[in-house]
Amino acid sequence: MERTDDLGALVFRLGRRLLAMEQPILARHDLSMWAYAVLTALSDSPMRTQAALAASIGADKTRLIPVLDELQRRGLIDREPDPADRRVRLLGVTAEGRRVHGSIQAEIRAGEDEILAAVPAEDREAFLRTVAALAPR
Amino acid sequence: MERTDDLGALVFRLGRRLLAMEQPILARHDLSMWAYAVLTALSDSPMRTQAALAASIGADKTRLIPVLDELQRRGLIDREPDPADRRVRLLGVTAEGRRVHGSIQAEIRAGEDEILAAVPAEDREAFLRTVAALAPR
DNA sequence: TATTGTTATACTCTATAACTATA
DNA sequence: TATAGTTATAGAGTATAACAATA
Repeated sequence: MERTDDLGALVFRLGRRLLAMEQPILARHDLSMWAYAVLTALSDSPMRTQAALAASIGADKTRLIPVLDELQRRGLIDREPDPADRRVRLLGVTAEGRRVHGSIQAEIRAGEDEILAAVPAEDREAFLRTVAALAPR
Repeated sequence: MERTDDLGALVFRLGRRLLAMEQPILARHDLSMWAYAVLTALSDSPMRTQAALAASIGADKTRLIPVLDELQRRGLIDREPDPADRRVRLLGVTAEGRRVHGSIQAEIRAGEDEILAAVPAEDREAFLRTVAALAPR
């Protein structure tokens, strides 16, 4: 298949399109993209350190701190010192956090489905399979 | 197909992976990603205004100026006032600019092929077709 | 008065390094 | 002395608004 545009440029533009779709949804729930990423990661499984969480979502540990402060303040995550080693913070999502995450994710999935509706079902399957295979982590 | 990760997150991560692959290539040629994007756009077709160029690559017109200054200084682009309307700058790529762009693009394509080699040929075709269809512009 | 390009400025995002508290 | 987390700071990237030149 002869390619006219670089794959990087295409992926970059698609990423921007998806972000533009997500932005109003996140804004409505008053959450940043990173806050949503944290909720996604912690909904998947709790973590024992902030550094591990940062690594798992590809963020710097220092720029996660205000995000965690805010999520904790709003009661969306649990964050408490490990009694066994009080340097580390045990992290998890609260029931309310899981609820908020679920409702945002449902809206985002609907937006994605709308975008994906433009391509034939077979291509869509192969596309999703391939993106998942090529994306790190 | 049930999706575990959000499509946005997958595309974001793949974009970062592609950028990481491209970065050393661009650095070797001492060009920024935006400079390369400008060369790509102008290689495709010359443009009559900087604003049109900025819009075509999804950049702000003000942040393109230092990029154009540098590309012009290095003789990779032509940039001259239109005699018919001296407010506008006619933009085009020079022979040297086309040569540089071609050699960078070849390296980037090779890197992309290496990444794409991990997926079966049928999926690859559908994937490329779909990314191109979903990416704006 | 409107438009193109430019400059100056401010703002956001991000990373680096220094600091604290625990071990 | 090493590690987890935090704070302070600086740097890059980006956008906003004011400005100059031309129409």
